[in-house]
Amino acid sequence: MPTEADYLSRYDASRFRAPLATVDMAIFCVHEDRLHVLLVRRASFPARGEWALPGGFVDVGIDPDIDATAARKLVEKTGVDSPYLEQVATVGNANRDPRGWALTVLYFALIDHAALAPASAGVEEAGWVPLDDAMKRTLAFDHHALLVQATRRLRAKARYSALPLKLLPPEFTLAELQHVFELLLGARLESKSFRRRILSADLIAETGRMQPTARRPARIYRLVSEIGEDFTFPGLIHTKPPDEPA
Amino acid sequence: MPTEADYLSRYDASRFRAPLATVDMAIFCVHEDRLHVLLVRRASFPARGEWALPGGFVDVGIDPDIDATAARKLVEKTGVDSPYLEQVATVGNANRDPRGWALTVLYFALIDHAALAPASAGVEEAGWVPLDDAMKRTLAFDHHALLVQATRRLRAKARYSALPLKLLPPEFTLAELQHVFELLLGARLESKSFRRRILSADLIAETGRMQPTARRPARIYRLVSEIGEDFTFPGLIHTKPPDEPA
DNA sequence: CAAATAAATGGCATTATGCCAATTAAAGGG
DNA sequence: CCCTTTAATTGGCATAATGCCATTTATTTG
Repeated sequence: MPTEADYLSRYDASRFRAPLATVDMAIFCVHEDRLHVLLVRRASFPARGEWALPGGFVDVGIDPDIDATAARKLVEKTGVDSPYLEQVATVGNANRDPRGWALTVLYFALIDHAALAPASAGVEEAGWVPLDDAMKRTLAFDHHALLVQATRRLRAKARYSALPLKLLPPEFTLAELQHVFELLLGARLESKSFRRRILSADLIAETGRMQPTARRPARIYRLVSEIGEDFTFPGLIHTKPPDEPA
Repeated sequence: MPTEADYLSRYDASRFRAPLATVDMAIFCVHEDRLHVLLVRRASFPARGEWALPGGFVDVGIDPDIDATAARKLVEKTGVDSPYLEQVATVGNANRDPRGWALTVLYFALIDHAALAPASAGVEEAGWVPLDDAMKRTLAFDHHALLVQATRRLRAKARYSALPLKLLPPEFTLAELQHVFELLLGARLESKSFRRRILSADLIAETGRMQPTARRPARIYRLVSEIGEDFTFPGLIHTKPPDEPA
């Protein structure tokens, strides 16, 4: 009777056709009052020359785990090493890649635009594209659908979590924070309610310093409690009708 | 200059070491006032003879996409063909499987125990195990961690979605529904509040019929609006301290 | 027919929220 | 230095939600 060791010594993984395994990521940041996503232009086949989400193959020789693959890609493209990184979903089917049955683990990352390395390293062309524009472009493979999925997740989380904090620098004012929420939710928020809720969540605290703005200076806050992947808090969804110009 | 067609005609996926790709699932049901999960005993190496979550390799020849792999496994094990099926996460690393770098897409499924096929088909030993017991058992690979993850997701969703409905038959009473929520949340709910909320969500409606119970008969409800994967509604998290015996 | 039990509802007191106006702190121009 | 403008921040309810608990209702059973 064979043992497990016997079995393993004879096991040859290459006998079975396994799907191609990749990671793709939607890396978001806020810049000039707009949500941007990082796109790269593919340097090689397939889909050479087309715009795509950054990503690549899982390297079983280098990556200890799948999050490491994602983190590796992220550093390669942005130079940011500790962003907010969250798995969105895994998509796999026979048609999405001409090379064969392909499985991709989709992530999204949130980074503070200010923390970006001076130039995105690498020889490929890469750039921050306003999300609206990115959605209109033709993207390689099924990356348009992936981007839609990642965006939907991000927006959904803005409704019940404090995730948007990760798009800001470590210190920020409440007005800035509210602004990011408004960008993501596509609606204006009532500032009294917004403040009440975000403060009562005990996630952020005053630094004691003020930010000299053009007008009355704003208090500077910082995150005091780490945001877990599934931290939630009651709705920030209460919106205010958009201001009509006078 | 080569074209994409040239490139693809020469492309040989087997030149690269790809991870093993599998699907694993935590299939839950409620039976006799307890949450159960389906476990199977592995018939072959590796981990032969150990209990595990049902699952298996993605078959690039058969499965059009990854959800199909999951659905296929589910039917094989339970005979239930249209349960609630949701992707939880993807776990991949070098150590979880002795055969090599392995990537698994974890799903959870919710089924109504009454809808089960008379006997779970297949030659393997399989059985419904109360979740508490399953958590204490030694499971193959990293299936314990996967089960924890799936359970956490299920419980979290019980706080802000109507998912637990999927553990009940198509028609049910509010008391039954409340009971399932209580099982998942591990707390007693205040019935007036529970009813108010679940009814105001317009998810369920009376059938008009009554269920003859041992006492006052209960109204029978049914689902009238499909539950999307990311449907949420305000908290059912308001709990009542457990009753102390008199 | 009364007792027991679980379903279902009534009725506030208490909290949360939405709304909007009032205050406050600078900057800039007379 | 005072007045105007603008944005940050706060005050103060009216209204809507929720938690709590007692009451009422429909059946079965002794």
